[in-house]
Amino acid sequence: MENGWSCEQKTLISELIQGMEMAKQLRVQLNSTSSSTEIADMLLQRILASYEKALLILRWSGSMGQHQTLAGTAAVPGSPISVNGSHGSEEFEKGLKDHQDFNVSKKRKILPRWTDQVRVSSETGLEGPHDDGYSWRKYGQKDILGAKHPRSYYRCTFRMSQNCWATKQVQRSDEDPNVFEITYRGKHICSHATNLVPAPPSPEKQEQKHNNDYNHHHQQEQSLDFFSNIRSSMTIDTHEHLDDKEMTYPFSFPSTSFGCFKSENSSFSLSALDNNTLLGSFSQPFFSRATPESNCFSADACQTSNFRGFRNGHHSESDLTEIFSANTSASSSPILDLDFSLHPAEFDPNFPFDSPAFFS
DNA sequence: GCGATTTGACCATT
DNA sequence: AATGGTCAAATCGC
Repeated sequence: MENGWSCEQKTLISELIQGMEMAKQLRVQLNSTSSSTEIADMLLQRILASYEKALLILRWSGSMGQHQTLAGTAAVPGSPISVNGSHGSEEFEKGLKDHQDFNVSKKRKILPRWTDQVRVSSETGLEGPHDDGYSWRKYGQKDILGAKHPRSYYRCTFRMSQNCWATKQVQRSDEDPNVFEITYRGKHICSHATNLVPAPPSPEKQEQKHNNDYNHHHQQEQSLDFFSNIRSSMTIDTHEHLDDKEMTYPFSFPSTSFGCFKSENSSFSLSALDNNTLLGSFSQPFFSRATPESNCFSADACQTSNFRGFRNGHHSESDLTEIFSANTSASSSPILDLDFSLHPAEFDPNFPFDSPAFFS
């Protein structure tokens, strides 16, 4: 890597610049016609802002060298500052603090985490937990204190080739040996899911389970259902951050409608998040989840807010690199899987969300 | 030979 | 210091 840039990064930058230029041209076109609407204009502003920020992030990360760049260990796809929402602020502050000295842990990243319990019946002949559709590679096993059975550690086979940082832990239940408790961490960005069997249940799928609603054949439907269903009763296993609180956070959505998400195409419109008042009204846990499966939620506004709303002096270049690299690594996805939590304490109260400049 | 698994060691966290 | 999570060398299996 020369000057901290890989070939892929250069290409990515080139693509981003190209996209931004096209958006600018589109803006000129819109401005020259009477058909220009406020919404279109706003969307354009958002597109441009996204490009600019992506470029900024890239440049930042590139300048930090390999260990902090997109492909580095810090670049954990799907890694939120806190997906769990319980201690987003503390986690984030801590992360920032950690980065202020250079002896930063590269090992334990805060990843979205949820559990699934898989019952294995003798009739099925299955010896272990069912194949969840992804390709896993075992990398460790550990006896756990107080547990009768060892815990196995798996990571995505394509961690290296596709920078897919999903992992799972499998532990046989003490109470019922036929039950395997599988804890998934991180989200797959690899494209090797077999789809022969249901993919590992993300929290939203767990929700779907709760609703006995597995029959969504279209991704859009899933996406819509995600937002409509999730509001009701979803809880996410958040032990990582709940160990000290002993509680789970149900999703709670404001009544502000997810109708906004009924975009006309298959992907969700960012417009639902364009509304910064809406952003502000989301409860913290809402931002704690995003889903690669449904591709339905972009934390764009969240990202932007966090990016621009950092309090002065609390971030360093490496901080931002790590924060954003988590998602830029999955650049093919429309999702910025930056689902770290928003916490009121993280916002600069004076940050001009209402300002048009925010989106420019 | 290559990829997957095993397993002891190492490291971070608490 | 105890524990959990990950690494990496050794081993296994195809």
